[in-house]
Amino acid sequence: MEDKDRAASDPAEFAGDTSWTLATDDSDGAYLFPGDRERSILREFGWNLEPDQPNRIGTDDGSWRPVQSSLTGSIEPAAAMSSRSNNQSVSSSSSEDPPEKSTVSDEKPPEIPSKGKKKEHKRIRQPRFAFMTKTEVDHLEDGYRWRKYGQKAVKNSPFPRSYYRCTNSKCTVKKRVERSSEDPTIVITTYEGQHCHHTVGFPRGGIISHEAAFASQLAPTMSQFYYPIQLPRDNNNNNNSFSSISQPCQAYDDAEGGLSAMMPLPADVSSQSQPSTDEGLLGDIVPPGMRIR
DNA sequence: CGAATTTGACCCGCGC
DNA sequence: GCGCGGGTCAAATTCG
Repeated sequence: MEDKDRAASDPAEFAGDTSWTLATDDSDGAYLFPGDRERSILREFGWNLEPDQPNRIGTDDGSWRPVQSSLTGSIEPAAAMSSRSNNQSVSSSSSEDPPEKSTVSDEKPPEIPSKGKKKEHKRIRQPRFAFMTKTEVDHLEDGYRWRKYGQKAVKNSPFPRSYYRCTNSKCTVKKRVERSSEDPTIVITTYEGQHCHHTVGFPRGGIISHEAAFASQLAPTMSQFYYPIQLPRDNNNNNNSFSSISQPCQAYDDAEGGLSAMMPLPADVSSQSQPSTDEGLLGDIVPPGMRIR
């Protein structure tokens, strides 16, 4: 069902104190986090939001308002993906090296998986969050290299969903990209996990720090428009928030720069109805509740 | 020739 | 228990 669309039709509610539901799919139960919750969530991803900054997306009148960036760009080591649960298909050809340290709970030796066997335990989802962008291109450049490992048709949507995995051998970050069935110009990108390495640089603009890159794609979204969608809530956790997040590999070592290198975004939400001129890079961030055309 | 993508099959969780 | 749908695997194919 079109939860996402449904949810996307009421920005006012989002501005309020209620949790903003914007499920990308039935099981995700994705929702936006307009209140304090978002900070903690974002923090899980390494984005620090100063508590007293006026970075609220909603205004009193319920209208959308760009949020001043208050992200610090520092990545807290805490964040990270939960233990790759036992087996969430890690192996595979790709690349994943065992995290140097499995903090937290289990460190399951991902032993071999061959497709057919394994997966003895339930897979634990890593913290995720999604955001929508209005762009012509499906796959936005974010400074990281991704390898597509799957594509699936999505129910109730004419557009397929693509699955990407970070090509870095030590990085377990994944991302899912799909187009809104209601507005094909909107791309919904869902990230899962946190990068543990530097970016390879933007195609235009040279090398930049991993955070800068990531920030370019994510921070602007959150810091200025705040349209991230929190997805998680894994079944094994009663917490209605993220579960314990452990660090998969090395924690980030440089903490600044991220923001300074952030790409400028249109200050006015209304501008989002205009076609992105920078396709290939970040598209225009679209507030879930916004009706584009 | 190695890397990346495509794509059908398989696995798993969830709702009924 | 069964079927559905999302997510992943991995062989085949395509690309650089």
